[in-house]
Amino acid sequence: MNVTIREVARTAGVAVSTVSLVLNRKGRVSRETERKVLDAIEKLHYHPQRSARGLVTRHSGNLGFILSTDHFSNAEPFYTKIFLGTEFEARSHDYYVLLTTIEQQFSEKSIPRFLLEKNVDGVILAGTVPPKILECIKERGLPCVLIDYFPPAGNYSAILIDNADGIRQAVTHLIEKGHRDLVFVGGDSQHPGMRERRDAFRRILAEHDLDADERRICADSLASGAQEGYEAALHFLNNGVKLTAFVAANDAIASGILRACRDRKLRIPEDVAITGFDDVETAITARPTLTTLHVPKEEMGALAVRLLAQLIAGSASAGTKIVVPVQLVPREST
Amino acid sequence: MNVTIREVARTAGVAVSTVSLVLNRKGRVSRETERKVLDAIEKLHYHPQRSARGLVTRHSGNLGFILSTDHFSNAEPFYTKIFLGTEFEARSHDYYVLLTTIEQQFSEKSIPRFLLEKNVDGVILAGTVPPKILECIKERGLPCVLIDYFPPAGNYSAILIDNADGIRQAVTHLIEKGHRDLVFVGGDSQHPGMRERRDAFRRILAEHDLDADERRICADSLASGAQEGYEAALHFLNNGVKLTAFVAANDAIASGILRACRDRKLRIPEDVAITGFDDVETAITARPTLTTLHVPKEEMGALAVRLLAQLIAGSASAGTKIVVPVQLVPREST
DNA sequence: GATTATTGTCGAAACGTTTCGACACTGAAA
DNA sequence: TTTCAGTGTCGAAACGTTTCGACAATAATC
Repeated sequence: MNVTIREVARTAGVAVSTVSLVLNRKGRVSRETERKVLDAIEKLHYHPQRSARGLVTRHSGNLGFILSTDHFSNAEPFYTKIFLGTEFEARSHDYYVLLTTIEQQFSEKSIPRFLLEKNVDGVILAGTVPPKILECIKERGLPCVLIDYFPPAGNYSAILIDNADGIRQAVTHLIEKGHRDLVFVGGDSQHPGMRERRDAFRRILAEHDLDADERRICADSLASGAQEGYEAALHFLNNGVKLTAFVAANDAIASGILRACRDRKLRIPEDVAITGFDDVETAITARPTLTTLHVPKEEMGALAVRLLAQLIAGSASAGTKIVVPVQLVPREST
Repeated sequence: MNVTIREVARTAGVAVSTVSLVLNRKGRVSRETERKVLDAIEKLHYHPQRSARGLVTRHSGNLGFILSTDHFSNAEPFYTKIFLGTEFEARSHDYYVLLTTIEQQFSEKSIPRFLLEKNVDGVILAGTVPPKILECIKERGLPCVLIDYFPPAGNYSAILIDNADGIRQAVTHLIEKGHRDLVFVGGDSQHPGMRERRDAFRRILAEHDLDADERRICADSLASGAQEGYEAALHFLNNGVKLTAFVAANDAIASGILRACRDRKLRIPEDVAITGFDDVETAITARPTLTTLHVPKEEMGALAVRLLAQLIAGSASAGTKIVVPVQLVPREST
């Protein structure tokens, strides 16, 4: 029923170990026996079995993908796009991707099963993840790549977004459109990426000699959703801050700002302009459509897989960071 | 370094096989030894290794997901949504999902690696797939579930869309809006689902004593994209077919029709109404937004996993079919 | 008290690979 | 001729589990 390496050996008239040698192109095998073995393999339709091979080589042929639960169940397909990017790329590296999610409050009890079962050769982590999981992975000696997150301490390989340049593009774009009074609405300041966006805003405004007062920056909310954007916008408008443009830290926030402006009967983009960040579905479905910064999500996933594969093979060194560029997409909101 | 079942046995002062028994809750183990074993496991942080277990049980703990290459690379995230649905559901069944794509012209050479390596316990196939791959799976004795496809012959388990009812909802909706002269634009008639939509259109119009002449149905294109919709719409308009509403077999076709109508300076929905099918991104991003039939894509993926898990466990019988309902979403195009 | 079931435990054999050291050749160097 | 390096092949051990039959020890039946 089940054709094994033993049968191949018997058919070819050689030892099991010899078959293994030609299978793995290791050691020296004569032209002639190689022929015999290959013929037997062909004839019997033999293919080595993953679990048997994995048992001895300690390689599973799988990569793990870890995402925090709220990122996965989040309606915005930001991280799922990244995940699909890894799936696509993994195929050309002969890996399969195992997806799991973890709670933000991570405990010993909830270690991803693929780690416990030693069922992955490396791990990709997307978005904010608890530091404990990183220790967990390090303990097991697995290489890993972070995406869109970099923890306060430690030397990790990561795929990062060029947040500063994105904000620069947005601000420059607004300045070109004649805006001088900008405000910034940020998100979860725990997230280093979000902080980068906020800091870049401050810095770039200063570079252009524009007012970058603290009161023009609202970035202390814990979440980064439409609701926070809505409230922050109202805060600015109610306090009479002089402004003609909002720079939002992401598209969800921007859509909240949009709603607030509509409630206040402000015309967009005539009265106020708004820019988002990420270029997710929201940006296109919003009315008016959002000018935003396109982040190449699938590509980031693909890059992560490529880097991870190199780390596993030992052809890249841990700590490599790749920063992907973003691209301004002008739409109706500016 | 690597903690094995043997160490657990030693620490607990029992035989290896006994540890295995408590691990798998098989056979009878006394309360007392169970305690000892569990304590040892806890103390050593032991967890059985997947590949070792898989080698003997012949179970991998993985499900395969097969998609045709063009469906995956297709911009429309119809099938990727389904895939994400399987990922989500798989987690609660303790399975991981391995994704692969196959070419439509399938050969012996390109059998998915996870089949060759015996690395999956069951397979999900989404969309049109070559019949040969189905044989391939059957040969290996693996249970499988089809999604949104049913081959001409054979008795398969499948998750299907209630296409007839969807078209019924669309037509009824249009009739309520006062339309009497409807035409249908179909897609790839190789696909059974597409044929169902076309046949349903014909039948339901007849039920309402409306003109369901063959000349009101355009369904012989090979593809099912915007371009085909565009051309079909022009065909109807140029030939002076009397019509006030288009029923499209999917959203891509509908968006093509939309464009044709715009080119002809027809107002939507005043001059002509249009309905789509599937409710993918196109439907929301189109201008005007598309009235369409919402298909619960993630849910279909989840249902497939649930059914496949039951098939593997032997608690469902092969040949089970599940038809999921669709829901009309009225938007600007009608 | 002898027989038979039942219960709990165990040792050993499998599962299908890879890898390592041994070994017999061959031909070249001493 | 003896020694040595290199080549090709092999047998056996290992990888970490599960499972099966054997076997005491205990409990139930006659």
